[in-house]
Amino acid sequence: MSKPIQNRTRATRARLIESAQGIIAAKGYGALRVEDVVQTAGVAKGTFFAHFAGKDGLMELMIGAQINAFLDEAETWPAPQTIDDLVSQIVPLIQFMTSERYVFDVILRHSGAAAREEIGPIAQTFTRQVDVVARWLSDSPFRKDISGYLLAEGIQAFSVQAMALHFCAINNSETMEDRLRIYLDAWLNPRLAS
Amino acid sequence: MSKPIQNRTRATRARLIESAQGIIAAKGYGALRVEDVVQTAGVAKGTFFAHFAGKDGLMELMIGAQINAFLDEAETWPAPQTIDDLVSQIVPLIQFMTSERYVFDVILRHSGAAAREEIGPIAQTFTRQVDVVARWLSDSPFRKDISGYLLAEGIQAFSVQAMALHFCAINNSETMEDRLRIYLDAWLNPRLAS
DNA sequence: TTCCAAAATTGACCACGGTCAATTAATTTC
DNA sequence: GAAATTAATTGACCGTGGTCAATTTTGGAA
Repeated sequence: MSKPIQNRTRATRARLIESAQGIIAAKGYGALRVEDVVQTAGVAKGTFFAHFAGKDGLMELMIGAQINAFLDEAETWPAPQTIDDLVSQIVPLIQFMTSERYVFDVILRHSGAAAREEIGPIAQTFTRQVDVVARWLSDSPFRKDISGYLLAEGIQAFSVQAMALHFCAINNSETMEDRLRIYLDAWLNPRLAS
Repeated sequence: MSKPIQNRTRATRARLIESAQGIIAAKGYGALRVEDVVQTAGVAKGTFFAHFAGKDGLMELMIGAQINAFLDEAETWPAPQTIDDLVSQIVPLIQFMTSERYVFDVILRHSGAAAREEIGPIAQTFTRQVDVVARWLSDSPFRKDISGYLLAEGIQAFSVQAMALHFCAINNSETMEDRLRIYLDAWLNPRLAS
């Protein structure tokens, strides 16, 4: 599965992924059905499950790839010097993550949670995001009393919070972006010690 | 549904809930099957869905009730004066929330997310927890540069982060409690302004 | 008491993710 | 190149959540 031995295997897997990408592009992540994927790919249902760890496994790959694309770009950006800049640099990613309720659910379900031993694709991107943001922070004018790594973890926690509230009916008076700005200002620029 | 008109309705609903409670007590939340619930309750499957918004709706009620029980007790506790106290007062709740992977998933899925217009039971408990913790903080020696409400929201965000990492294979070197302590110390006791 | 409209209940049926023994294809051995 | 071995694929089948037209029960109007 991780190391296809036959060419046939790689070809089948590629067809399945291509098929899935087509369906997602056309109808969105939440509308993807395994039966549709295998039908478009021209294989039997069982083949799908021989290639991926279920529908969720495929989703991890697809969504994880998308998040990594965002992080690839984020990595090239300069260290943000203001909260506003930081928020602007995070927003594209969290906008993708909240583009569909289903996508956010999948991400949450796998964010800190490798199924078994090895860490899954989405959990990897969360680790990577902390690294990317920590690197930014090493060259940013925010609080220095704790490590950039810890700061980055906090940013992630607040991002998740902002995204979760975004889907809450009662909390739509502020935009996700505004809410995140408030959180991160409080987190990165504390005015006074206790 | 919200206002049972007939006694029969209330009785049926009570039997369904009782049945569900029995199954959960015996086998855990994740092992609950709707078919088992209706069989034990002695009603048809369709009846279940006439009484609850699906399996998830029932779970929201059951888990929400449990969380509320924890908050009932938490409300009677004094304002924590140290991070350790605060963590100790939060830990019982997050221990329940992480008692089963399935429970945590359900909670995440509904934490900030009312299905439609009205806010769901679990989302309500999240709002309530912020209130309870904010009240604690009004009488605690932590940072005062931001509102207790915002502080409480942050505590919630960090709690979720700690819980999520708890289920991650790669992150089990520290306990959930230790991780939370580190987060909350950084959040509530910033040493220096930027 | 009889009849009616609304409410509650039923259970056959569907959707969809997932399984696995059996079959077919590829690779290795001699 | 035939036989044996390993890998990939198949599709009938299952579990489980959810739907809905048909049926039964209920409370009240006449």
